[in-house]
Parts: sequence; structure tokens; C-alpha cells
Amino acid sequence: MSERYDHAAIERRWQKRWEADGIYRQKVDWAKPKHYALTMLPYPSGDLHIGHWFAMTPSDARARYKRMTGFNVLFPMGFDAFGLPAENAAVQNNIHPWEWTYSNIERMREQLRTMGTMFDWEREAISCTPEYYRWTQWFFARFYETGLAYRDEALVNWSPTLQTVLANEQVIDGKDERTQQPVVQKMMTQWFFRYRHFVDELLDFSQLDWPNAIVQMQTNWIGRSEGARVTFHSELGDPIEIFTTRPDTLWGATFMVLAPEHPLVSKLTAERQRETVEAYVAQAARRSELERMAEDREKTGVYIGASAINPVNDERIPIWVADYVMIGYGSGAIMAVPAHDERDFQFARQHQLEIRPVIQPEGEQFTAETMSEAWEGEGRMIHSGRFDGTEITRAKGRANPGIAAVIDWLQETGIGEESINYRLRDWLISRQRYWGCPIPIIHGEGDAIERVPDDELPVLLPEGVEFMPTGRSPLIDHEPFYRTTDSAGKPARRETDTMDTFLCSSWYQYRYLSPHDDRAPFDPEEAAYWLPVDTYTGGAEHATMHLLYTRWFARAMDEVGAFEETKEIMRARGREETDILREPMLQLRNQGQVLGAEREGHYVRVEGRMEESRFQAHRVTVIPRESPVIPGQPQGEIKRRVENILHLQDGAGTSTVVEVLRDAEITIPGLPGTARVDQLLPHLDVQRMSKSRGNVVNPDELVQEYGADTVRAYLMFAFDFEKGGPWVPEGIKGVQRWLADVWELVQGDVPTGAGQAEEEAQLLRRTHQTIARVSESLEDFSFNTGIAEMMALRNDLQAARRREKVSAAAWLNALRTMILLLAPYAPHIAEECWAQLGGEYSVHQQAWPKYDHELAQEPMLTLVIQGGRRVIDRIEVPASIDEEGAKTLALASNGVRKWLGEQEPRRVIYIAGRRKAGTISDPVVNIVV
RNA sequence: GGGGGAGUGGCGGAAUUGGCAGACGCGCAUGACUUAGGAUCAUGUAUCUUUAUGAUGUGAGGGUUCGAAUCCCUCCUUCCCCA
Repeated sequence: MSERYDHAAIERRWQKRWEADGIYRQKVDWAKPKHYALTMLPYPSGDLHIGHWFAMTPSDARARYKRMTGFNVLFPMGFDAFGLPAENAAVQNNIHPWEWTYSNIERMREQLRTMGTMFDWEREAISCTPEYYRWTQWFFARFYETGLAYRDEALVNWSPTLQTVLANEQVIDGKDERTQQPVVQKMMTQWFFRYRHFVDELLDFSQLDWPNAIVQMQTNWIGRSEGARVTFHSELGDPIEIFTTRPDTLWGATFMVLAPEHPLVSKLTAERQRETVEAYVAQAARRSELERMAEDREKTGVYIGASAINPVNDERIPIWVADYVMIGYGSGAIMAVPAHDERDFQFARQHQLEIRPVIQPEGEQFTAETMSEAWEGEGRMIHSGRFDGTEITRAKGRANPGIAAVIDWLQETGIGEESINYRLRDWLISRQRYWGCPIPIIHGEGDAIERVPDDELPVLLPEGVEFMPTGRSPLIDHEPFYRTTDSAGKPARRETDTMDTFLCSSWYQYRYLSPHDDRAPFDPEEAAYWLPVDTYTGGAEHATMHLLYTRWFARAMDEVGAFEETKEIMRARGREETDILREPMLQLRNQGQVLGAEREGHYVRVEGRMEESRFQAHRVTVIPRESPVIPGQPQGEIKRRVENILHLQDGAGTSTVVEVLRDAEITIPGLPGTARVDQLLPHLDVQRMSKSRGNVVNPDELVQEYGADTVRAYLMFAFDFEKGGPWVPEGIKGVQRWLADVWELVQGDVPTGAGQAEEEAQLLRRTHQTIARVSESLEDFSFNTGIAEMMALRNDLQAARRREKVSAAAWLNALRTMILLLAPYAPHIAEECWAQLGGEYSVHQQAWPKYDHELAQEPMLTLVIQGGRRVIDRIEVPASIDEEGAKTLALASNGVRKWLGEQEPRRVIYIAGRRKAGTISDPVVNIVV
């Protein structure tokens, strides 16, 4: 009866049926425990790549598992659809961003459906639709009302390439994180969110099960440092406030440094120095932040011709301006203590400024002349008046006795005060581009600002806008949008900045709850049941962006009362812990990245002649690597190919640049006739997939060839979920065989003979062991080991059938259990097999098999006998063995007698077997001589 | 420079309150079936040697321990984040 496993037909059939029956509709049901599983929503770039599959299908498998174990699971999907790529694509292809985005969404939806995920499509949310962004604007309005959103002039990151401002998080190494183009600093009036408002709460991760790496990154990103604020004064009396984490070194301050953008620079600069200083400030403005911060760079700066008074000892110290001090960090001014800060030290050496040690480590006598670098370690204070002799440790903040003492004194005397500084700056949300959510603000006469009333939301993004980038928002030039009236009916202009798209994606998990709701951003009835997200999966690259923004957003939502109704319902339903809503996602797991596989380039021999610096080839032949060298005919592996230029490298490492002439004869074994230049394959390193490198794995092709189930299972099997790695195409065969074997087991004959008790118990044992291990691995995101266990069960079932010693009942029981365990991984084939075994539709609505430890337990264990680290014997023993019995057996064993010889054991150590998933580990006896 | 990961066969990877290293799979080898094999089946597959109750072996070196891939120290390589 054996029918071939036709994955295409099976997958199509069941996808249709599931959709028709709505088995993945996800509805509130207070009678059941809930599980909100969320995976990061994609940007509609146009094509689903293998990375999307790697992120989504394991998450889907886990959501399915949770559902089978009795949870009511919410697992939604949507699109993060505003943003620059759409606008850029639109500019390039001369179509509207709507059009580009929507046709991409259409296409990706179709691709997503082929995955066989349990997404509830009726909950789909798309951030660029008015029904969605109306509420993004509504949140902005609430934040504006409560002061969480404000407008301010600030030095911002301006990208000349993108013609827009970027948030700090989007600037990496002084370059835009997406295009890698330089970003410059510019003063502009912009909209901000008070990111720092919840900063201490954001440092608290106690409620969260998040990867340690993300917690570390967010902590560092927020960058809390304890110290003191101290006010110095210029000779004319202008206060210059500084922040320092090392108030204990105040007596060692020998000069001050202002950031080039510091407002006092111009006022304090002496006339004779003005020209120099202004030139320096102008030059600094052209440098990127990264350049300015680099420690190995020469520390430039100029003296402004004025002095300040150090309040702790009334000393006059010179004031400099230097670009290693940032206006955005602290107050933009520092006291420089070259003896105890490395950057100040380098600056002082460079400009022959005084270095005065004020902390002396045990047994050392530092002087300015003997120091070769700053001393940032422990010691005792010197030259510090009343504090001489105070102990300084390496501890930070008040934990350091010297720092604590000085802070207390600063507060007493009023010279300074204790202060905490954060690296984190407020969230700049303005963007001067078209394709984003409009900021619902109207500018009236003068500086009057009013928000658009809620009943006029959404402020629609107008169509028919010229959106070529010009450096200001394209909306300014669109009169019908720009010109409006204020609440008094007077002419006014509309805010033309749009919002950072990270804002749209900061609250999408709430919109999924009721994506078409036109009364509120989300339905509190749904929210009270589903929130917060229980498990969130996505890429770690969002550590300091999306994952921090969304934590801020949840708190801001709570602050403006967005959860009030939700909380009431929660309490009425007995969910008392309503504070949990301030955290959006309780558990986070980051999947790794699937990289392009390494590939050797073609090894070629070229014929032609040397012309200037490159070799012009009229013949290129792909040859085996070991081919002998022919003089005058360069050969080597193609390391790189740009158009018709090949970069060859031979075994000795010699490189040759070859230009392949237009009508050159190109021979590639296996290809008939003359090949094209672009059929010559260059070397590929293991790296991120990208179209330009030609190492992209197309999931559609894989699905067509192997089926979605195989692709899903292979992605889960071949990698550690949290690590990822290079795509190895060959390995998929193992998974393909596995599913074909499962198919064959279900299709094949059912045993007809009578069962043998021990064989049946063995099969039952293996089944229950597999239940335990598969459950554990799904729970722990260890998808690869789960599938390995499933494969092992396949092996056992095949062996059991060959031996023909189990009854039909025992056989079918094992087979059914295996199919239930398979359902989360490979939903289509599992459904088909389940139907063929006569199971009740749908397999995805069945209960997860129940694990019984008694049935899983092996009756016999192997007692492992060690002498030191070496195994000297093994004995089969009953699982019930105790310490006495094990030691006696061990000492009497052949191996031990031989190993001991005439010696007496000094000690005999017994380690009982530990209960693990599905079994008990083997006990161990170690004989010590 | 600082912080955080990672390093295990030819390859992907498994094993963590310290207890038989290499599960599961790919690849490879030998054999079977076959007109054929990039199908299927069986067996084998860490390394070395003097081929067995053998020795060595988890990036290198050291330490703790009856026992270390796992814990500690130093170093190397590599990835990520930050500066």
C-alpha cells in the first residue's frame, strides 16, 4: 500500500484545511492558562530569506508544543512597514512607497503561509496602515500631554546620505548603521521622548528571564555612573559645572577642558586666542564621534586664554577646549586629572601641562617625571588637605571609602553634590522623511504648539507627495498637508517630521490583541488575559534598540494610564500582579544567524598576455587544483570577481589580477561550450548572506524541493538555535530521510504476531524516554537535541519492526506517540500521518503525550567502575541498587581485582545515578588507591 | 582599551549542580541490491600503536579534585557589544 511521500500535495492540502477550519484562531479563554508567544515581526523587504525561517519556525514549534501541553497560545504576525528602505526603493523605481510596501507584504504573506506556522492571520497588524498609526499618534499625544514627549534644540546625528536625523542607537562607529555612511553633528530642533525618565527601572531586570548578554548590553548602554557634580568658576565668576566619578582626585585637577560645543567657550575665550579657538571648534564639528573618542588618536586641543578656580583649593587652572570631551556626556566640561585619568594624562603630556599625583599606591613614589601612564588604581590620598591618608580602593562610587568621604564633604561645604550620571540620552524620534508616522502636532502663531485633538486622528500621510530627499521633510512642500489651521481657526502649519519607526514597533505586541479596534489602541479585555508576552524570540542585534525602546514604551504607556482598564479587568479576574505590565516581554531568547556557507572558488588557468599591470586573458579554463604550472600561464583560485576582473591566488599565495577579454573562451568542466564570465565562481567566506555576495539561500527553492516540513526540521536540527552558523546544504539529507522513514513507518505493515513482553516494555520505555527528552528540549529552545531524540526513536521503531516481537497494539501506541511528538516540528506530515493512523482531527488539537517516569526507567543500569579518571570495569546492575551493594559488587569485579593487585583501596566513592529527563544516569564507583 | 560569548572528529553538533567524551545527523569506507546510482539496505568510522582489560585525546599551559570538555589562573584564536 506504500504511497510515496508527496510533500507538496500534503502541505497544500492541510494548509487549506487548517485555514478553512480556523484551527489557529486564538481567542481569550479564561478557563485555560495563556501563553503569549511572539517572534519579531519582519520588515517587508520583499523576500523572505532563510533567516526569517530560522527565527520563526522554531518559535512556531515551541508555540505549538505549548498549545498541546494545555496552554491557550497567542502567536501573531505582522509587518513593521514604515521606514527608509521603502522610500528609497520608491525613489529608485519611481513608485509610491505604499505600492512597494503593500505588494511586498502580499508576497511575504504568501511565503509565510508556506511555512506552516500557526500564526493567527486575523490578528495581523501592519504599522503603516492608518488603523495602526492612528494609535501610534494617540500614544504620542498622551506622551506630549504628560511631558514624556518634548521639543528641544540639540546636537543631533545628521546623515547627509539619508537626509535625515538618526537616533544615537542608529549610529555605529560614527556611521549610519544601515548604510555605513558617515554621520555629522548638527544643531537642530527636534522631538524627543524622555528616555531617561524610567532609567533606574530599566536597569532592573529582576522580573525578566533574558539572556545575560542582553542584560549586560542594556546595562552598559544606559551607563549609570555614580559620582559628584562640582561647580568650578571662571575668573569672571561664570559657573562651570562638571561631573566626575572620581571626586577623590579633585586636588589633582591641573586644568579644565570644555567640549568644543560648550556654550561658555565663546564667552570665556580671550581675544588673543579667539581665532585659534574658533578654527579648532570648526574643525571639531567636522569629526565624527568615533574619531573623537578613539584613545590612540593624538589628543588635540587649544588653550582658550582663561583660567578657572578649583573650588577645593582655590587654585587657578588653565581652561582648554578639546574634542575628546563630548557635549552630550555629563555637562560637556571636565576637570582634568592627568595623574589619574589616562586620557587626561595623554593630553597633559602632549601639551606640557602639569601632572600632579594625589593618590599614592603602597610602596611607590609617583612624581610627574616618573609616571609613564595614569594611575587609576588603589592607594592613599596625598596633597589633598584634610583627606591626606584616606584610603582609595578600586571600587566605584560610594563603595569606595575615599570617594564617599569626599562626597560627604562636598555636600557639607556646598562645593558640590552627589550625582548620578547616565550615558543614555533622550530618544530622538524626529525624522525628516516621508514614509513614517506623522507627528500629530500643529504649529500656530509664534511658538505656539498644540496637539491634534484625538477625534481628528489619524493625521493621514498624504498621497501625491514629492518625496525625493532634499534635507527637509518632503511634507513641507505639500501645501494641503502643511497648511492648516489651529484650534482657533487661525492659519497654522502642521508638523512635518515623521516618527522614528522604532516607535511603531515598540508597541505592536499590543496592537495584535485587537488590530482593527477603532476605539482604543488595544482591547483591555484581550490585554488583561494575554499580557505580557511570555516568550519573545528575535535577533540579538536589537539589544540596545528595539528591546530597550519597547521596555521604555510599556512603562510610558502605564504612566499615561493606558493600562487602567486592563488592570481593573485583571484584578476582577484574580490577576493581582498588574505591575507586570510595565515589562513587555518576560522571557527572551535570541536566535543566532544563518550565515552564507564557505565555498572554494574555481581554480583556473588563464592564457593571454601581460598588459600594463594586469593580465589580459583570451582563454580561461577551470582546472583541478593540483595541476602543474605552465610558464606564462597564471593559475590560481578565484578569490574575487568584479565584473570581468578576476583576482587569482595560487598555492604559494601569489596574487594575479586578470582581465577576461570580451570574447574570451571560458571552459568550465560539466558545462557545454563557452561559459559566461559570471559563471566563474569566486571564493566565498563564511559571512552574512547578501544579494551582492551571491551567497543567499532561497527558502522558496528549498521548500519546493524538500517541502516545508523538511526545511523547518533541518533548520531546527542543524544549528544551535541561539548560535546559528553557516548554512551547510548537504545536511538536509538526514532530515529528509528521517521524515521519509517516518512516512514509511506509518504506511508500512502493522505487525501481526503476538507481542513479547520484554520487547514491548522496551519499546514503551524508549517512547516515554523520548517524550521526556523532546518536551525538555522544546521547553529549553534546544530544538536540535529534540529532533535527534526523535530520530533515535525512529531507529528503534525500525529495529522493533524488523524483530517482529511487538503486538499491533504496542506498535501503534508507539507510532501514535511519535506522530504527536512530531507535530510541532513538522506539522503537515504529522497531520497526514495522524489521519492515516485513524487519529482524531486535528493532530494539533491533541494533548501532548503524557510522560510516565516509571515506564521510562530502564530496569538495568551500568555500574561504571573507575580507578581515578580511568574506567576499569563495567557491570550490569538492577536500577534499584544501593551504595553498599554497588561497592561490594565493584570490589569483587575482575577489573578491580586486576587493577588493585596486592594493594588495598584507600577510599571507595559511590555516586548514585541522578534522575534526568527520561531516565536515571548510570551510577559510578571510584576506587582510590 | 573595556565588557560578554565561543573554541570538542573531515563537517553540523551532543554531553554542564564535575561522573563512560563524541548522542543524532552529514560525509566517508566496505559490502549487498541494481542495466545504472547523486536511490535503498547492512556494517564500520576520534587519533596512535606493538590490535587490546592498550595509550592518547575537548585551543595551549598550569591548578583544584578520587574524578575536569565542564570549576579556578595565565595565555592564544575568534565572534559580538561598547569606547
